[in-house]
Amino acid sequence: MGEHDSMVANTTTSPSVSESGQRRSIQTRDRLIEAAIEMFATRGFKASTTREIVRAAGVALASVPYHFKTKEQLWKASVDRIYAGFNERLIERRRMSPGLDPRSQSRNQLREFLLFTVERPEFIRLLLHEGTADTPRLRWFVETHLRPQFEYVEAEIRGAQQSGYGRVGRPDQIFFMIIGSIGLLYAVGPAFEQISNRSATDEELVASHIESVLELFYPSAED
Amino acid sequence: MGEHDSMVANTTTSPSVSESGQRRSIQTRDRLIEAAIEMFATRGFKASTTREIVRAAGVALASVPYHFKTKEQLWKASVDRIYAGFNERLIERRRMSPGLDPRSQSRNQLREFLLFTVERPEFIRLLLHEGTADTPRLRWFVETHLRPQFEYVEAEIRGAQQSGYGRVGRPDQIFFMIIGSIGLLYAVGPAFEQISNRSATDEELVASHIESVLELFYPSAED
DNA sequence: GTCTATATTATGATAGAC
DNA sequence: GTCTATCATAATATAGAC
Repeated sequence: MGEHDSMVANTTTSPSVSESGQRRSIQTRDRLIEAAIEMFATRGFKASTTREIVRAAGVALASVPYHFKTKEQLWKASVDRIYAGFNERLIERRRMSPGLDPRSQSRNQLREFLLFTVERPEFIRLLLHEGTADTPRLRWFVETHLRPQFEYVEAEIRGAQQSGYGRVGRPDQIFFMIIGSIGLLYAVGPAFEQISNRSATDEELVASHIESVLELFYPSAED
Repeated sequence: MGEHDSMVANTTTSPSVSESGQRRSIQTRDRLIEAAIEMFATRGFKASTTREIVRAAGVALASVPYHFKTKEQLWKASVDRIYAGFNERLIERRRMSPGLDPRSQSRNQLREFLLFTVERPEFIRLLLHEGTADTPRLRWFVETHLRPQFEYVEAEIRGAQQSGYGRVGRPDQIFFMIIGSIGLLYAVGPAFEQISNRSATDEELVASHIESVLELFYPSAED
């Protein structure tokens, strides 16, 4: 994880800190991360201001440098948080249906990815805002989160292709095609909603989207 | 078009302006727009600074408020410029092959959209950066450019569905799925390149991407 | 039409009281 | 650990010379 974790470890081992003080500290940290995710995802790193983040979190301005040292470390903690949530979700999903055949597993994971994106569009938005320029932040993002995710999906894609039920094509391209065809709609949800005059998270629409996506990437199958 | 055009009309009719002065003025405006497209597309509106734009354009800071009144008007002019280029390209393409059957037309347009995005990823990037929040800028973007584009594509999708060669599903969802599966890869090109270790504009990769996309949206056909 | 210089506002990070 | 107050810098937009 990020460099900020060392600070927390430090605080926890400090003998002068009371139990309730610890809880308050963790709560402040938590609120900052949640507010930061929302802000960074909707506006991008530079356009987000620490002032607005602390206002949304209900804490003081100086709590950002205290808990995270810099705005950039807060951003990293935010990305870590979102990806942790997604990975937990995937693991949980796999645990719930252990004996499933690979094809149904793959379909389930696509569905889970879509549903997670509906709940937390920030997941994709963070990538969109950072991915347009080759910055140190993007390099960290890719090496820490996107590449591991890709390597996992790549194995699935190759397996599906070898078994004959997956789309042909380069795994790296398919990876981005999947993210794009699933995630863009929710990432630019405000644009979609203005076009379609309906909420992007409308259950009926989401169900229809799942159907389309599965038909696209795992065609000719009865669900 | 934007409000800025009235200023140009004003300048052009002014009798005190010399021919070469006019040319210089247009050139300054042009350079500003081109530099602005690049900057706004890679960083988003707020994170882009007029200082960096004028530096890239090689003109003075005050030429922005002079030619466009505000940074926001410069942004609108930039979006107008990109979409004008894309629409010209589509019209040109259609003119080059007038007697084609609807299915081949649709395939050609998908291909053209992809190729334009390869050349000008700013096209998609501008949408990504603006689409994550419901702002006055997004409303202008959707009503001025995205909705007309959608209505055109929607008609194509419905036609294809009725003729039996198009994917089933809601046109609004398919619209965003097409943009996502084609455009994301190039919009976040720096991320793709770090993952795949190859240039996103590599001809072989682009050809492979076109094949995958056509197979995805107009399946089971020999090109 | 274009430039330099500047007014005004905002930002990230820090200092120091409690 | 958290707060208020502040520093130093950078931003957009304007003024006025040429």
